[in-house]
Amino acid sequence: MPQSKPPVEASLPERFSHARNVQANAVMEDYVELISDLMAEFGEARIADIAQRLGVAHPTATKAVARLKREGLAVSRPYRGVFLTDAGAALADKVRARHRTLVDLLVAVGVPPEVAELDAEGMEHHVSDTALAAFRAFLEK
Amino acid sequence: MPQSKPPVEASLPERFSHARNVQANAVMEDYVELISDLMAEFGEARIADIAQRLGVAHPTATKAVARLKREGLAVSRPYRGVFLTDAGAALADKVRARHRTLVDLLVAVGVPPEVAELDAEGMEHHVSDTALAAFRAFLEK
DNA sequence: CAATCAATGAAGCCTTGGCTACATTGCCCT
DNA sequence: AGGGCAATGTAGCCAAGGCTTCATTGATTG
Ligand SMILES: [Mn+2]
Ligand SMILES: [Mn+2]
Ligand SMILES: [Mn+2]
Ligand SMILES: [Mn+2]
Repeated sequence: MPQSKPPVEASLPERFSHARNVQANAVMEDYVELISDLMAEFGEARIADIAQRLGVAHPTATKAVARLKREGLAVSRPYRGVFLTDAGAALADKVRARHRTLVDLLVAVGVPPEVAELDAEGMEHHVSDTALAAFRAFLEK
Repeated sequence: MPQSKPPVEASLPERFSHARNVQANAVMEDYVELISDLMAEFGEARIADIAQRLGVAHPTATKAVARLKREGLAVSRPYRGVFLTDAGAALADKVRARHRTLVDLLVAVGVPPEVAELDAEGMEHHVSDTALAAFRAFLEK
């Protein structure tokens, strides 16, 4: 007796809840990528530099770094710079690659580079691995 | 004397701050689109239906609707359904069209339709008018 | 070597958007 | 007409991510 096949597409509530879930990690992703950049440039990431590049006040950066530490993505000691853990560094690499591929795709599809960069900063966090693979395939074509 | 042309691309802090700004409207956009759908289906949008489709508890929907009203996008009276203002309806149309175009683009580029739908729910809010126009041009090609 | 000042930390405020628990209301049905 | 129940409202909690203000620390430099 054939089971009635459940719908492949996610229900509406599931789609919204998925988007909310992804969004909850977006800020952490940007911090991790930025810290990785600063570590590459200066060998460490200072709170002041993080805050400045993100365009937030320094206590905002401090709280975010506290959360990164709590989640095992970064380490730091008082009055010292911030450093990524292996997990943090791995996440940074992933986020950076995804950002670049998305920008490339947007440009390939006709979006002006400056606009692509602007839009990508928000869109990137919602690009799934599946979509990313599709983007790469499209770009190679 | 030639002015040194300021950089066309937004500075990093500006990019992040732009993304935060856009994000602040994302939830409202989804509510407005959903209310528009429910009005088309039932003639009104009930809090219970909004909450169910969004996958949130009903007080969450109530609070969001309060914000929509405060921002002039919706109207409602106690124990009655929610309705969009002209501004709200216009926003809903815009959001719906953008959502569709983005999904179409993702599919056109090789993303499986179910995945496109899932990813688009979060990405859509960051697609600028410029990018949208580029998407449409690409899709017509 | 010490003073100054920039960087960091700490405290506490706000809004948004989640939630649960409980109170109220209105609608349907007997 | 009235009771019961589903829908709505209300209160109050939490975490995240903004902010300002003030305290502390450490590094530069005179
Ligand atoms: Mn980003
Ligand atoms: Mn990025
Ligand atoms: Mn959405
Ligand atoms: Mn949508």
